[in-house]
Amino acid sequence: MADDPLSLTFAALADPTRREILARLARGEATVNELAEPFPMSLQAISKHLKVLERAGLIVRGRNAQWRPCRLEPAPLEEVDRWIDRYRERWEDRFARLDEELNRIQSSDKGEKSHE
Amino acid sequence: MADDPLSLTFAALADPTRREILARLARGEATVNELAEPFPMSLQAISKHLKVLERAGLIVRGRNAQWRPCRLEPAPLEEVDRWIDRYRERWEDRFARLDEELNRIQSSDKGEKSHE
DNA sequence: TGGTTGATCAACTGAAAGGTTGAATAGTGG
DNA sequence: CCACTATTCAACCTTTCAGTTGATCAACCA
Repeated sequence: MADDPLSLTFAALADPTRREILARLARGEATVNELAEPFPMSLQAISKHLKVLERAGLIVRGRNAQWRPCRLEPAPLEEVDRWIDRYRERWEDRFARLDEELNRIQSSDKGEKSHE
Repeated sequence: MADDPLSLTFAALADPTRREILARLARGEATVNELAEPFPMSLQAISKHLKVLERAGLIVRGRNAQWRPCRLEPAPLEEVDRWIDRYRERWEDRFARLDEELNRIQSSDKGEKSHE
């Protein structure tokens, strides 16, 4: 897997368990045990998931006695948002374009193949 | 890898080659050969990348003679945008807090080192 | 001190990703 | 029909992922 920030972030988000962990952390800090509790897998597996999230910068981990509380770090999500921004007009325009296309097909005689 | 739509989309986006392909397609339809041209890898590898993008619903492929033109399909990106939306206030809050902090530092003017 | 709790490290496994090369398919045009 | 072009399929390889179990580390408490 590529190790540029955006790739790390997308890869980290490509797992439902990790997204659930983030959703949990959106409601506040939590320890590894607390995060692991809802999942039918070992603590070590969750620990690995947290490592992936940490490498992507999506969480930061503190140290409070023997607990390692996790906190959500939204900065990489902002990067994703910025990346996706260039495509936003595509879906916002989609209805407009569809209308346009429809009009063109209707007004011209035949449905020729579109060439840009 | 999980096969729910969001996981498929994030996984597809977690590769720079595939993101470049999407960027290319944002400028208009293209054939496999055209898409493969900038990359230092085989046509077959690109074909596999396209299959991943197609499975995620990020592209659709037509059939024009022996060419299979690819077109960008922004719908899954909109889903990502909606998913990320619940976290948007987190980073917007962060800037607000940062501003607040900055104001406090400026107004108090003690020359203390900032502690977060 | 020793025992318990919280979390990570290490080694292993099976499955999937991402690339390769070579063969096959499908459509075009002479 | 034949040759050529565009693309995919198939088999293989290497690396990474996501999980396991067992051992280890670190901090608290009795």
